Amino acid sequence: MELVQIYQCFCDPTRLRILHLLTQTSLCVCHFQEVLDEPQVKISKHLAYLRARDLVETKRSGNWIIYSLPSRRSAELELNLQCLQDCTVTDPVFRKDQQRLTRLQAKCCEPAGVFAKESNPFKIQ
Amino acid sequence: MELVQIYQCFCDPTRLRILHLLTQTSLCVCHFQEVLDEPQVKISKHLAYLRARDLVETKRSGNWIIYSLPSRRSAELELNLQCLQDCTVTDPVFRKDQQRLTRLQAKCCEPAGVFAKESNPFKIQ
DNA sequence: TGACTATATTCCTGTTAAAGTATGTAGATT
DNA sequence: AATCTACATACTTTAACAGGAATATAGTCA
Repeated sequence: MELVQIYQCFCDPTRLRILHLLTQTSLCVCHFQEVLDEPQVKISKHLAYLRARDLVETKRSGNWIIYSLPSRRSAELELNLQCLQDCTVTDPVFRKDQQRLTRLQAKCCEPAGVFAKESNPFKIQ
Repeated sequence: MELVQIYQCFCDPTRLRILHLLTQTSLCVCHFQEVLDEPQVKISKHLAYLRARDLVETKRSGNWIIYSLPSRRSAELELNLQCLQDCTVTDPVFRKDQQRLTRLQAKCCEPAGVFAKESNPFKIQ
């Protein structure tokens, strides 16, 4: 039952928040840190957990490791990600994360932004 | 995040099979035993786990304790139960459970069935 | 090469949980 | 009252996991 693995990944609040962000955009670890306001080791280990169970994929770009949802997803995963998105709409935690992500994207992509150059994770995808 | 509790309940195969059956009908512990072919203590403890997190409700009827999904469900739970049902359609384990449940219901409800009397859990609901 | 940045891994600790064995309990039956 | 049936709980063992602190590594830049 592949389903169980999906739910194991879903059953931690930090991982849920990570997955919620990934339904919006790919992200590198430091941006997860910033949006979720959690220590690097915590983020990194939850990402490793998700990666070991094929819920995320990685791509290196210079010093960054860009995390994204798998390009090819099983029907079960697709359904559950959609369901998760429906559930996050009303929850304050997810909404706040969403706002912080939007602000981070704006900051990084404005002309004088910290990551305004070619190395901007939001532009790599 | 109530969502996490839902996923914690969903992240064990036995509990998933229990919940899948409950989306079809209410059941007593001995019927879970029969359909899932698992020891009583295992079923009982997983039901206690679900009950402690408000994923199932109980009703006593003589010697039986009838388990069912909560009559009032949060939007999150409703969405995830629906998603679970969608995911179970293709999985062989759930399909087999479904068949065993159907056979059990038939056996219990035929005129000379073991539980053909007023005490039939399938008739209490 | 050496320093720096972003990220991963190892080690440790406490917590949760899964499964089995044995035992307890509430209600029904005799 | 004694027994039976259906179910629950306590206890034990083992494993998984979460979090923090410290350390390692891979790529970049001067």
